[in-house]
Amino acid sequence: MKYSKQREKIQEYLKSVKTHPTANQIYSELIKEIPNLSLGTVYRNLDNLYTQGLIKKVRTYDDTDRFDGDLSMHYHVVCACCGKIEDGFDEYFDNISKKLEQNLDCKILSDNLIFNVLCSKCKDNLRRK
Amino acid sequence: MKYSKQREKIQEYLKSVKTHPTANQIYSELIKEIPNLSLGTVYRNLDNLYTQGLIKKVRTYDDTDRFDGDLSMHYHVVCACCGKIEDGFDEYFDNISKKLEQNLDCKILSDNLIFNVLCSKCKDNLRRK
DNA sequence: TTCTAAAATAGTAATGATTACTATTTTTAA
DNA sequence: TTAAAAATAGTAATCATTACTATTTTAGAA
Repeated sequence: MKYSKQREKIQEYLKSVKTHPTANQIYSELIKEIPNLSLGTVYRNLDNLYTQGLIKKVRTYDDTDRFDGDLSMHYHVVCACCGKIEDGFDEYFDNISKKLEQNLDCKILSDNLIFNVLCSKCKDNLRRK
Repeated sequence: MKYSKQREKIQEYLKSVKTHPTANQIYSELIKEIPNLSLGTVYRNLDNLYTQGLIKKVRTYDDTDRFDGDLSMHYHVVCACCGKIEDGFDEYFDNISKKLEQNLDCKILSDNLIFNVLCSKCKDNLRRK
């Protein structure tokens, strides 16, 4: 794989934010620095980076993929009401994946754990209505 | 929500199979019984059933949603090479979700845990090449 | 440094899953 | 039996993502 400024900037950007942006959001941000950036280039490089294991793909319950530069073992909590996305860490999650690789004799390429929730705030708001 | 034969058949079908079919696959199967069934009706009812918590939505890494009539707490293992989907059960998974609801004081509406793997067979096949 | 083939890009067109729309049919409760 | 509410079939529209192509960039050899 040859070097490209576009790919470097995409990876850099994903490492710098905790917002789990979509391809479109990444494009909108980076076009400020790279004025002739193409959306297709963003998609292609996100796919390259994902395939290489250099970024994570987060599939929430909405119709758009999100991307994450944080490679540590973690899951995501998405509020179905306000849309907020939070990271979640739990040693049990590591345990599940380790057991799985042993029991099935398989190699995990990537994982995606999403909890679609009603967050504390939104739950309280509903109660007041 | 009023009764509809279409919705009943969709739910029935999902309870009877372990294949995690797509909307299109469900449509192709049920049109044998309901000759004028519409794909839009399948999508609408899948969404109804999912929102009511009567079926699960499985989001693998391909671009198509899959559906599951098995409501027990389980995850899915998808081989990136041969496409095989297997169910996985682990008490740790229950633990993660229980802890999450307590710690964040939130209500889990649905969950989706996918492991994208190279299964045992495909791993061996690669080795031989 | 110059040259060249391979790989990447920008810009645009195509794809395909899903959703929206509307006239018609079905359900359900009075 | 009837009428309003909800569901359906069939079709059109949407929109995230992928494919395509002419041009540009990269990287290694001369």
